[in-house]
Amino acid sequence: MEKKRNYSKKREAILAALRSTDAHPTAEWIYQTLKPRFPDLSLGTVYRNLAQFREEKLAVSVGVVNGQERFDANVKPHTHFICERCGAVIDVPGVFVSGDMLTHAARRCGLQVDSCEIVLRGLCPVCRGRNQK
Amino acid sequence: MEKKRNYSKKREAILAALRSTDAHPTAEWIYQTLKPRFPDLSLGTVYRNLAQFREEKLAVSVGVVNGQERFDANVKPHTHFICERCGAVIDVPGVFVSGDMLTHAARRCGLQVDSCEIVLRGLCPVCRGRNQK
DNA sequence: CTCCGTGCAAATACTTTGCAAAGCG
DNA sequence: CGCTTTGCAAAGTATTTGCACGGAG
Repeated sequence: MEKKRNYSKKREAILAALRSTDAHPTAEWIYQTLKPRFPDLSLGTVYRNLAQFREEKLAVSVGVVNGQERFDANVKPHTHFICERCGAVIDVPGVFVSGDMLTHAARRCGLQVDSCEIVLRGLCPVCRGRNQK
Repeated sequence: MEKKRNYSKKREAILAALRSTDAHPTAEWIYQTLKPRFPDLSLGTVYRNLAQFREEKLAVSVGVVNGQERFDANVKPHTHFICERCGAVIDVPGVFVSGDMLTHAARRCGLQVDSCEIVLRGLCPVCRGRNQK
């Protein structure tokens, strides 16, 4: 279980880019963002590193929104809001499921629950305004 | 708001197939299931009808699991458990988010919340057993 | 006859992968 | 130098779409 020698400048930059935003970006976004600084960066590398981050639990997937996977460097469980109009993914503090309920439900169904995620859907502030026109 | 003339035997069969199971099937599963009875059914038709069901709110998407979208004819909001090993999607009764919390969080963030979904992840009973070997 | 729904196949969109070359220690 | 990471392009998978045909009213 010793640590692997997994380091590279690009890997670091990809993780930094992911951590630099709370927009829960796509692989493509990270690629475009880093491209100016690393002109020879390739999309495959972004995907490979994201997959690795996920294994190492340095990042998680928020799910697929409009056909593209969204990533999050915030590994602590928290609630997300997804705008059904523009696809924005926004962190929502203060919405929880009681641990008791989880434990209870798990027991009842024989499930081993490792994580719990809440997703709200609706209109984000921007789209809300735009819709009223 | 008058009803469209959207009827066909296949359309009905697709909806029935979706309603006949609680396994939250993929488009492919529905296709394979119906193929014996409708030898000339095409996958495109399944996709088209599923998309239409979603618009008409006869079905919802549970999300993408292992690259495939999972559908559910149970439109009422309820909690899902996703097995991280085999990808099974299972209904879980009795886990809720308090409506107060939702309203509160929505106000605070200026969000218009239309729906709320809880997803648990872990190992299903089958995979749990298989893992202990 | 006029539409709507469909089969079929081609097109899309996103992600993964094989392989040779470059990079790190 | 040995092993890891990457670029590139090809492959893979899931889903969508264009078009002409077939069935219902």
